[in-house]
Amino acid sequence: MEIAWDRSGIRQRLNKDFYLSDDVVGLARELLGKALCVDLGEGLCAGLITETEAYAGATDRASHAYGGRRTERTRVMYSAGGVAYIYLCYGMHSLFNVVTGSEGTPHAVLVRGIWPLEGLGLMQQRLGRSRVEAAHTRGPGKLSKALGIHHSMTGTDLLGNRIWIADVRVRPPDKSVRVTTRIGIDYAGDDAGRPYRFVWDTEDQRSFLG
DNA sequence: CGGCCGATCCACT
DNA sequence: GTGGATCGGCCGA
Repeated sequence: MEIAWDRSGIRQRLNKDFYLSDDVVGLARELLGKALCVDLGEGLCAGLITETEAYAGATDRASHAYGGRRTERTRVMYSAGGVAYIYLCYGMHSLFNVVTGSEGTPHAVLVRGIWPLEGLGLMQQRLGRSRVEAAHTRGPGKLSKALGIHHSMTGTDLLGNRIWIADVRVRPPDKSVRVTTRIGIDYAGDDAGRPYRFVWDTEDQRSFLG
């Protein structure tokens, strides 16, 4: 089955204006189907974003910036939208977030899964597998490993030439998107119950993409 | 400076 | 479904 995505769009970065929206939950939804692209000099790797979570900055107890907290780690979250916030989780996983909103507003979207599109050979190599499938790039730690994203890259400009997000004319229909609570944030009190996670249904991905 | 623990993953049962 | 791996950020002393 032919994969229905527009390969010619892969170098066309999303505009700065896209990232500057203060509607971080809306952006988390809009990022589904966009292509997360990485080129570290070894070749282009890209995957369609299939799962996201919104972190609503200073008012969200699940956010690292809750209460307006500024530390060396969270400093980048206060940038104007369009840079990467990447941090180390559990001592071994680099988790990739898109900083969004206007400057001073520490909103971010965690990318939790991708559908592998480009650079499959490189992903295989990084993952130590003989072939790569969607299951191997679903999970925030796994997708970073596949794409070569490391927490030392936090602050990377998403309009630059190392990490960017492209519109490749894919948009999962609402009926294929499940909206749920976020994962692993039980400590966040009432905010743990907010519907801030967006998941492109796995079966629907298959029927849409092959 | 010490201790706790996390926006996870995998192997094993 | 449980536990171990593994380490930087954060907070309190």
